[in-house]
Amino acid sequence: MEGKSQVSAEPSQRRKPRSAPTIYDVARLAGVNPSTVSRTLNTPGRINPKTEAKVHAAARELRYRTNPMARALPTGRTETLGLLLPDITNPMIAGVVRGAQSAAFQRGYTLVLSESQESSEFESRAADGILRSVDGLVLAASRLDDARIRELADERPLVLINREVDGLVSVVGDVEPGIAEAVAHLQLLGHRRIVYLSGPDSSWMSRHRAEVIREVGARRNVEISVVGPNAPTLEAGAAALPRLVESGTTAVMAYNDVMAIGLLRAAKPLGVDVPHDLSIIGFDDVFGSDFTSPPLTTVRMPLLDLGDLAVRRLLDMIGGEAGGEQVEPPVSRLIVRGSSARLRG
Amino acid sequence: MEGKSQVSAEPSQRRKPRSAPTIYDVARLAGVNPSTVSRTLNTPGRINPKTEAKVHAAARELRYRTNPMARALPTGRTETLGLLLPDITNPMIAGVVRGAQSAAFQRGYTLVLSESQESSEFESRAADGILRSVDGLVLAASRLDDARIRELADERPLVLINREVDGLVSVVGDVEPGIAEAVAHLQLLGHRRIVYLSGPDSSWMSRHRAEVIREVGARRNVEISVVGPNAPTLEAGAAALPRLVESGTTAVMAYNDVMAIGLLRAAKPLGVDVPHDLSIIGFDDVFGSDFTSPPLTTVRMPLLDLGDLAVRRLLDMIGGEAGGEQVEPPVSRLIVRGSSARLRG
DNA sequence: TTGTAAGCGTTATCAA
DNA sequence: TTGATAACGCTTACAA
Repeated sequence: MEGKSQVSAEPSQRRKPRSAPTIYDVARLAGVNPSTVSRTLNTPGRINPKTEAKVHAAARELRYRTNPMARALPTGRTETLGLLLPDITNPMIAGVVRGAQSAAFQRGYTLVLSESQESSEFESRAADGILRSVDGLVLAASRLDDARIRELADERPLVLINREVDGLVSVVGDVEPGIAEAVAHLQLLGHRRIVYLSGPDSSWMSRHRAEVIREVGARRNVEISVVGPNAPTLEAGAAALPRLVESGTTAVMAYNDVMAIGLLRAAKPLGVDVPHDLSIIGFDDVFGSDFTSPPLTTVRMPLLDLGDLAVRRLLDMIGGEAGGEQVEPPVSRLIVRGSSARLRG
Repeated sequence: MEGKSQVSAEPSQRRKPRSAPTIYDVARLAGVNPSTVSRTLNTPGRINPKTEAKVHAAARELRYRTNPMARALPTGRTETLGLLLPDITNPMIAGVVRGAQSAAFQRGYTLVLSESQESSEFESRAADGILRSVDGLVLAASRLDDARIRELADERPLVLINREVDGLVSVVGDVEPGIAEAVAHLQLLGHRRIVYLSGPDSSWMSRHRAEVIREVGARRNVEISVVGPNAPTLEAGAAALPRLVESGTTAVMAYNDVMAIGLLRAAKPLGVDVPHDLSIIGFDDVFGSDFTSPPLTTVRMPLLDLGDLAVRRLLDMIGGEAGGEQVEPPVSRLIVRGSSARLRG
């Protein structure tokens, strides 16, 4: 265990040739029929306590573990759910995963994730890779097009998060309250025009936010303009600043916190004072959004609930549990921090 | 598509009763034997081009997709690799995932992830959940104890990342260079004593860093003391500050950036000037570590390479590819930013 | 080159 | 309550 570490291996390690024990092995040891072993393990109670004990003892001794693939063949069920993520580096995704994970675990399902580096091609391949091995699929902020999503939904129960496709089940946080608060907040601070710095065109959520911001703006008599599309990155956020400054913008809502932070950090070097020259509001309240100076004002969505809800809806569709308890969809709200203020002078 | 969104569903959506097409369906349509279909799909070339064409046509028409569970039964292989993560919110993990993902994809394997919320119990259950459905397992910064890890390694080929267990294969970035740079850096700035703010006891990596820091300190004649264990959180980092200040500490290396940031942000309210009263160095260079003021000095590890390397080692063990090209293990280095400096006065 | 048939480890249906 | 036995969808000798 030196400071000098490396790729280490005991060459001795090799797959043991003995393959895993089956119910046949257990049956032989317990002196019963294989089907009895299966029953014992799956229908506890309906078995003679004595045989039950024998079977369990034998199973323990052999360290028997049921082979999920073999089980899935006759039953068609894997007790596994898949969650597809476009981008694991996006801190907003963590809450969704956590929520989904615990909802699945609670009901005895295993959740497997797959991330696709923001690429719809990878996402498509990943979907193919796990589709047939799961009982259902959750697509979070999917980058796939509607047709492809329908194809997948045709093969397995499927729930969308933060995305809508006609005829499919989706769980979308209600962005309206947070956006309404944000627009009102900016208006109160004296801003007459708000720029929405949009994300990628492939992001349904970016388009959705644009629409809602427009609606709210119209309702409250605030002028809204959209600048974009942009990549959802620090760099793209930073790159947008000059254009905004030139056009005399005083208030920006960015598609997400990452872009907002990019914008914010580009400001000081260019002599733009945030928030006194320019107010900035993000979305998501990601990790790090309150580290900046000034800390970022942002619209937060309770992400845990989204993941949890999506999995519960999915399990309802699969038809396992009772389900159906209609739950309130998550609601966004504005977190006011330092990046929004009244204009100087 | 109103601003008001919600949990939406077309009640019409229900599992279609027709089950997926099998090779039997394809065979019937193509007018050949099922085994021919199997061969066509798996051993291209060794088949009469005409039948091959017929089979492909039939498969396409039926939208046939091979059932991975049924295939796994006779072959014992799933073409799937599992990656277990302790904590998806830890931004350092993203690089590992990306690296592992592309290494796996490149070789035709699907990578499935499972995260365990820093809980060894969840991690254990997750491992059980996917163990039998994957051809091999990568454990990143595992929280499991050695015995449990050995158990898993006994059932499937397994590679560890940032963790060592006797007799098992592991991929560990070389932390020594970065730590040596960090200690030298602090020494040059006039610090005579360095506190290592340790992470949880269950983290092998925290213990490993402590050891290497001690070694480097001894070598360079810098006094090292350890404060901890601590949870790897913002809160725990912040909570440690008073103790450090009381003991007259001038330089801290924290187990990770999250703790370091917690510490750093607690400083200003307590009237501690970072870096002039206290220098802080973190580990990992996570997203957001340069948003703080001052931005965090940190030891960075090339994480992409760790994931990539782990998967390649794993595939070697599985015996699929040629493999074996010995690769340099990733090496850490110091990123000097604003949170470290000479003492005031 | 293609067909036949056995087997992979379970569950499920029927009898006993 | 338990034992036989036929699926489940695929691969793979072995034959033809």
